Amino acid sequence: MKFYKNEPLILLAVDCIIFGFNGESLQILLIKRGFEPEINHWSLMGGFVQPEESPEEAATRILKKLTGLENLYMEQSSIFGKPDREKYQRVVSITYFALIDTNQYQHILSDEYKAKWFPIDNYPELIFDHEEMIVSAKRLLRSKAAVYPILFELLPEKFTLPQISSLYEAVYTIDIDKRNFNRKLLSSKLLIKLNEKDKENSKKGAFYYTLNRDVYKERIMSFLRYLPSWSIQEQ
Amino acid sequence: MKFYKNEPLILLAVDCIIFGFNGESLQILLIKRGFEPEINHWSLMGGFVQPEESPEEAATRILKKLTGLENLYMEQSSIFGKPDREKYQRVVSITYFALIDTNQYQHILSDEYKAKWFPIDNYPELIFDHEEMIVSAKRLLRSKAAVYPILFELLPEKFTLPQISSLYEAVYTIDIDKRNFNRKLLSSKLLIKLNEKDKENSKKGAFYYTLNRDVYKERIMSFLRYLPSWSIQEQ
DNA sequence: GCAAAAGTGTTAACTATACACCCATGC
DNA sequence: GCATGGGTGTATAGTTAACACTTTTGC
Repeated sequence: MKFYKNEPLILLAVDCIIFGFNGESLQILLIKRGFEPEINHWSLMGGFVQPEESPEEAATRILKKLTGLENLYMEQSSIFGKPDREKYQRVVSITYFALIDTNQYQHILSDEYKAKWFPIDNYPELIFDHEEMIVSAKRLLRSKAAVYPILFELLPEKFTLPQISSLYEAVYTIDIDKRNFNRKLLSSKLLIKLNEKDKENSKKGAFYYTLNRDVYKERIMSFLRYLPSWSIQEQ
Repeated sequence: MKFYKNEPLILLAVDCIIFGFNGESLQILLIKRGFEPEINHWSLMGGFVQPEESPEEAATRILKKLTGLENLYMEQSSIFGKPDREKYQRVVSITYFALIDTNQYQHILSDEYKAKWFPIDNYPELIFDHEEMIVSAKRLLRSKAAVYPILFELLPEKFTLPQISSLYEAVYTIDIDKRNFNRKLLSSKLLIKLNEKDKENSKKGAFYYTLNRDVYKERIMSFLRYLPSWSIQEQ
């Protein structure tokens, strides 16, 4: 039994913004689009929501198909639905953003997948409103990361304090006082110090740390602090 | 010229969660649904996105039609898109939340509109996943309001300090120390003191304030503070 | 032995919190 | 004149921010 007989049907798409960190700079994964229209132009990874799947499942499926990536930190970001956002046909798109450590996923740069990493502030022209999608996702990443420690998703299993600093510096394009920042990190109880040093980047070597997954999950799950902090002055 | 010929078409709906504040408690606006299926059951205000409008425009149109409300503070909240979320047919729904001062909009309770206010913690059973939508919107309201002063949308043009406190107490279900809270409010530069008192609620009377719209807009527009505050411990 | 990056220590300024009292008014 | 809610003041603890120096090691 069907109702809504006179209501319009719409094409519903998902597009994925995949942020990566290579130890130095924040990057974004793009592909050469494999279907018309705009075939062979750079774009976000996207596809259509199918009848038997939720939008979230569609995003997961598409990511897997186009990059082989699975089990990512992924989050719904925004909706893009102006009637004329794609030139040819009306498509409403839901965007998702995902976070990965680029070094762990070199295989997505293989011939099988036509994906390529670009610096977040220097990527080719994209189809439709995909640039706007990136800008919006980046803003969300920043505000989420200011409250939840999600940026750890961008780091390898073992990481050093200097790596975390440069990650935050890359995401917010700021200079961080490492002395204060390290102290903050250590007092967060999120890190477990390992008895091992990364000697690649300095002579002295920096100790490796790993995430305390229990504390991490708690923090990610816990809601925002509920007391208003909006009275804080902007400088 | 059309592409995507083999892609599935989907019904795309919007549902609106309207929060109101009457000076005492946080409320939510529901209607008796006017169309099948589930006609005459309590539900959020909803409808379908039409070919020539964006989802946001659809939400605006539907709100106007069902309640007469216009020019509200409104924000995209989430997506509900499980294949079986409506029993009869596949519908993906985008939720929006809106904030209003209930006293200013008594007319929506007229016979013309079948809308009714309910306390946020005590409303009738709703169709489909609408309760989940409310829970999710309430969470978003709380987290947004912890960073941006959006709750002022729930207050009348002129309001008193005690009114703001009780609004925050209602939204977060906490007790607030009025002495500290007032100081925080006043130092925020968001308020302009008027030479007029509300004598309805006390003998002494409480001074009216009004929003400094310039400062308010700046705050609403400004992004989150960019430095990570996630190292803050939960108690 | 020196350059280069890692990491620790100290202080001052600011914010948040806890708590107690006076004020204005209607009855 | 007293009960009621409105509003101000202060002291303390905790957090952030600014700044300088020591450590380790490869060459």
